[in-house]
Amino acid sequence: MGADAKDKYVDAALQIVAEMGVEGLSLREVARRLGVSHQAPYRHFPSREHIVAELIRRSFVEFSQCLLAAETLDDPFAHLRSMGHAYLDFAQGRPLQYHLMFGTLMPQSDAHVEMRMQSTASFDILLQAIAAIRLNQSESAAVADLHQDAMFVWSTLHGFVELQRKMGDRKEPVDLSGHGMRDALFEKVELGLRKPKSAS
Amino acid sequence: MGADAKDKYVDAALQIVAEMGVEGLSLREVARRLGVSHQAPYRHFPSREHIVAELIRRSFVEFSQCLLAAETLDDPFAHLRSMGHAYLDFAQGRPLQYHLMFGTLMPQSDAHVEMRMQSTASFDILLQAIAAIRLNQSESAAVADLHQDAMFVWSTLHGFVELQRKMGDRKEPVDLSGHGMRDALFEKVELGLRKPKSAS
DNA sequence: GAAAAAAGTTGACACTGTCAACACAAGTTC
DNA sequence: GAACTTGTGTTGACAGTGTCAACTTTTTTC
Repeated sequence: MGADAKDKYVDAALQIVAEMGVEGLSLREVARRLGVSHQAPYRHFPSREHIVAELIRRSFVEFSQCLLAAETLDDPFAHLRSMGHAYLDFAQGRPLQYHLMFGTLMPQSDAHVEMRMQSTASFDILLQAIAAIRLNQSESAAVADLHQDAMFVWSTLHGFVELQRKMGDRKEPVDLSGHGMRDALFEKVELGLRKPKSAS
Repeated sequence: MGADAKDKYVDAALQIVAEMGVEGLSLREVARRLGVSHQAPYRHFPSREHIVAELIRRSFVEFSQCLLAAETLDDPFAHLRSMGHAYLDFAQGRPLQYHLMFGTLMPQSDAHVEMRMQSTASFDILLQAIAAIRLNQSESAAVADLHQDAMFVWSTLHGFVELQRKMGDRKEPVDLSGHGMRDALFEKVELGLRKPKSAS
């Protein structure tokens, strides 16, 4: 099977991204590192975008695994919190992959179906955890509400990570990485989930 | 003054970004459109990164103005909500600028001080709105708490926008742009802000 | 008007993605 | 066994890019 051959290129590509960022990735450099000609990578990826899409896809696979590995506790809130930690741990521990998934201009996702499938799969994991909360509250929730909640949770986590990165070099050292910050975040998120219908 | 000369290039650059995305921006294309030689832009910007940084800086200026233009109401919560709408309106109405600010790999911000200053200024506007809430609750809040809250709010908004863009092309059409979604989001955010210390 | 500064020009270099055509191994089919 | 397909790699080219260097023109300033 050709999968092994592909791996060689993906590994080299990831290495380059680690060293020089996504922008710095070039198929020619990949070829150079593997000691092959500059056209060899094109036998496995139709274009530069396709190898980036493959990197993103694999990142989503890893990401899904991390989310699924979160402790499955009885209390669905505790489970969601555990998943939240997994999310933030992943973002912190594998910044390369995280940035590939969420910080990169998505290549036209129509042209990269498998990448988008993995992306959707990851989202569904979160969706399911939220659904568990709703079921536990014995509220029959519409699908739209579920998406709404999931979006809220993911928004908060994703935005937190992004801004943590973005604001990393401000004057006053704002400690964002501490777990106190996480707990505060989770607390607020749970408040938002516990009381879904009320206002205005 | 040289500002006007610079403007010419910035405008052309923005036009190109609008048509072909940030990736598609090249100084040579800028020059071409202005009918000047390929080196002319280098008289105004030391490198391609510098013109991108300038685009980002100007976006932050606009962004700050939009945030400041939000209705200043008596109720600080209402004010924050108004600012939230301004935020989302900006993200929706000027996606180019928004993406430049938050969706682009920040160039080494040490090398682009003015860009970072504008970025900080925008964040401070939000910070002040949050501070008003705390003061209204007559809770003397530590600076760290303020940052924590501001991060939470911004996280939610930013993450919401990002995922709205990212998930735009899923199978089931999830209506994220509706104002019902916004209200639900704001409601949750306010819940998180009203009850700051309790858990665990 | 001369000096100085700002702005623009031409020419090169190394690098990139990608197209086209060719080379060569392994395996399959007749 | 011969012909053929398939997977992989190669060489060579082309246009496009950022950027350095040196030169020229325009504009501003005194």
